Amino acid sequence: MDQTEKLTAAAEQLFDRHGYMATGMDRLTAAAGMSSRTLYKHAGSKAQLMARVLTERDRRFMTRIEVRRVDALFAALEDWVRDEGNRGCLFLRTQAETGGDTPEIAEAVAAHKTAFRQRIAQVIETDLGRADPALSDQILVLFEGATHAAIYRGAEAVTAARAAARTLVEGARS
Amino acid sequence: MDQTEKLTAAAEQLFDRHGYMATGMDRLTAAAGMSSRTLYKHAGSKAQLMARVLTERDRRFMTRIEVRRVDALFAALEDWVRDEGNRGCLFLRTQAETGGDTPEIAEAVAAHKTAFRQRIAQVIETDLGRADPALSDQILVLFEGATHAAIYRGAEAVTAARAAARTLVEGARS
DNA sequence: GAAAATGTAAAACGATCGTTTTACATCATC
DNA sequence: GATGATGTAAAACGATCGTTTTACATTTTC
Repeated sequence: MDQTEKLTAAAEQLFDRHGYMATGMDRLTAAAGMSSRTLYKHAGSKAQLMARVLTERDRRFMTRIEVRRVDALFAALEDWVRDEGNRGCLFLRTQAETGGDTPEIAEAVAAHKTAFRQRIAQVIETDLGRADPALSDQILVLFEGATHAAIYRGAEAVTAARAAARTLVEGARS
Repeated sequence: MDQTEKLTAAAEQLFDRHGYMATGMDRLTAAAGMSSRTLYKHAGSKAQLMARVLTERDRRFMTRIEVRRVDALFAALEDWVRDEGNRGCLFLRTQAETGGDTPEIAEAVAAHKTAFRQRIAQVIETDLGRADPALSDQILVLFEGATHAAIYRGAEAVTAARAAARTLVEGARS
């Protein structure tokens, strides 16, 4: 694991668990185990580091939802929440916390959400045998909802979303 | 409108639109049109102000969803998004940005989400004629999902959630 | 009409912010 | 064995952070 990876991983953890306001560069250098000089060589700036964290997280998340059935989408979310915990969608949190005013961050968020939406449409086409844009929107809402309701409702929120998705997909199948 | 209300309203706007990191006390005094001495007299501290903003927002939001049908719940969300814009659930954003480490904020968030969940269960009981905890969980997820998907999908997300809710409620009715 | 309350304007508090720099150590590579 | 590249440790940068204080004005209240 090279320095850039070490830094990005440490930054993702701190940003996600404690927020951006509470995560200063001193805490980042300590967590990444490097001097601030090295940190800035690899990160450029705090905003660039935030954007890089999102890009890396997108890569990991998109790999996790490489599935062929809608139900597996929610199973993957269950796994994600179990493995990494859940404090809401870091992409939306970052977008909100920067007011959409940081171009590199806005771009990383937009790219992720576009890819996420396309993946869902793709899974539905595979599962259903045909494209269904209306159902895709509904499944997207359920996934987003499960992610955020799980913050305070726990795994039950994902279970509920999964059950709702099953009902909606069955309805679309007939 | 007294000073405390003026301050709380200005703070809610700035926190919501620009995030907590970017909203310093100087911007707050300017927006609220008062000296920092007066601000601190009414706010106590930034954390207390954040908590007060949430309590006030909960009051306004809960009034908006005083409805008797599930469909009206989503109609109310459509209105809210149209009137106030939408950058995600400010309660969850605040909880995440503080890492859950600020007691007064964690309490305000927990109180809001408990009330929100109870309201949904209540609406479903009124609409359906009987309690349905499983359906309540699903509608909660849809509402939470519409709120967050609307950030990047706009009103279409709320429309999709509304349609999904109709399907699920109809399924539960028979 | 004194007194208490409530406000403003502005300076100052020490701490911390994100970032850069200085000085020095390792370490491959030609 | 000189030369870059890559690293550390630590001081310093000016700016800004959240917060308090000083000095003074206005309004409300008994």
